[in-house]
Amino acid sequence: MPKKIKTAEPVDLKEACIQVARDFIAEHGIENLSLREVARRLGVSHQAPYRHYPNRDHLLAEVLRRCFQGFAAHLDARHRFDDPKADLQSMGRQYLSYAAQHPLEYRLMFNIPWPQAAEHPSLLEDARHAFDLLLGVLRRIHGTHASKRALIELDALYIWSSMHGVVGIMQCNLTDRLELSVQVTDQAAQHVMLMILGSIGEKR
Amino acid sequence: MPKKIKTAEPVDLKEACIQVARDFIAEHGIENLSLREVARRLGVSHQAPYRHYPNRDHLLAEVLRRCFQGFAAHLDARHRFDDPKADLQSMGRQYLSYAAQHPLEYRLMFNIPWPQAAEHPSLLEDARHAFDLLLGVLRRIHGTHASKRALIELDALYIWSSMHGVVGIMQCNLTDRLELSVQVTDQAAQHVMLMILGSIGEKR
DNA sequence: ACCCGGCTGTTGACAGCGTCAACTATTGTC
DNA sequence: GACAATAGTTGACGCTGTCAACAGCCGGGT
Repeated sequence: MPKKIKTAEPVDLKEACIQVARDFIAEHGIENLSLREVARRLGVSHQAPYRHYPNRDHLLAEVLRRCFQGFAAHLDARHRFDDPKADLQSMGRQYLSYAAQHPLEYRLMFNIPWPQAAEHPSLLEDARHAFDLLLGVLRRIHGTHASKRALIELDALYIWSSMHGVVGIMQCNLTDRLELSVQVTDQAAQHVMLMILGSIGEKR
Repeated sequence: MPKKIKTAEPVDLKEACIQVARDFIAEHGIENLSLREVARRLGVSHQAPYRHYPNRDHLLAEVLRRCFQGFAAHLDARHRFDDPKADLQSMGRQYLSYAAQHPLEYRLMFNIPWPQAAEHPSLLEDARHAFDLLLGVLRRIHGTHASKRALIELDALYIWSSMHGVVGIMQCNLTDRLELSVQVTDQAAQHVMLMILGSIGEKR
């Protein structure tokens, strides 16, 4: 057997694992991902990944981080508007388009029990950064006065909840399943965004 | 070995499997559930459940049905109010209390990819029944005229989305994780319900 | 020049899982 | 009493994550 050409993959195995895992998840979902499959795809022994990750969850946490970074970048790449409410709506659309384009990564981030979060502080940081984007827009709506802080956070949670909820409903084709008359896919999302915009920053 | 006392468990194994699985899930979550564990707890061979369920998913679907039935019953057991909006709020509180009391069953119903839904029509029926409870309250708000049907369904999806979202956020202790200033647990839920009530049935 | 310890990767094992196949025991029917 | 159906058992397979032991490489200290 010929000697392994070491420099063929300058990016080390650690990074390659993440990439392969991400690709696999994007294609087949996380439920079918196994470390052994990752190793197989890299043409490497089933234990090689364990040199870099103590266990499956640690690899998963790293993958999650990349997803959150990509997610935040996607939100950041929205069309900007001077009117903060228009900007919020734009961000909402971007949120939906991310979920539509990366359904399995979205599920990984928001629908799957995270690997012991306490053990992965950097994961939290990246998640927090995505959340901060939403907080930022709300600060433009409510103002940055300290007294508004709680309100801003509550609004953020509300918006996020609603958007997340509607994505979940869209992703599992509830229209068919629950025999609704409406065509959910766009209409429900639109409706939810309208409800949100109608109730944010009003007389309160 | 003494002969198995057959009549000790008049309820057959099929039903017993469901019960044991439910108990296990309520305690340890679905991720750790295995058919073999169910069999073990029933003091029966690892293949016995397969006499009654072609595979794991079919047992799961049956468990899921029971959860939805319990969930619908919980919503139904709310305090009733003549004012439909107050009734909606009461239902919202009941939704939250169910999620708080049965977090793992809640997760099973709403946060886990369902077993091939098309193959389990009766599961859909039970889920639909729970959803109907929400539609019922909204009909009292919007009226039953056919022209309101789409609006009612969209509102239902919106409400459900938001409530589901806030539960998800509460369940993963995001307050700590995202270092928010607000104490989410009650406040966020309250806030979301206020936002919902404020935007339902208004000038539209 | 030599050895040695630390990375990185390999091989082999183990237990647990879902599932298939073959077997056995029990039971109700002709 | 024979027989077929039904319920449950046993054993195997391939998959998984993980542990333990081993092999090659490479840099540093002597």
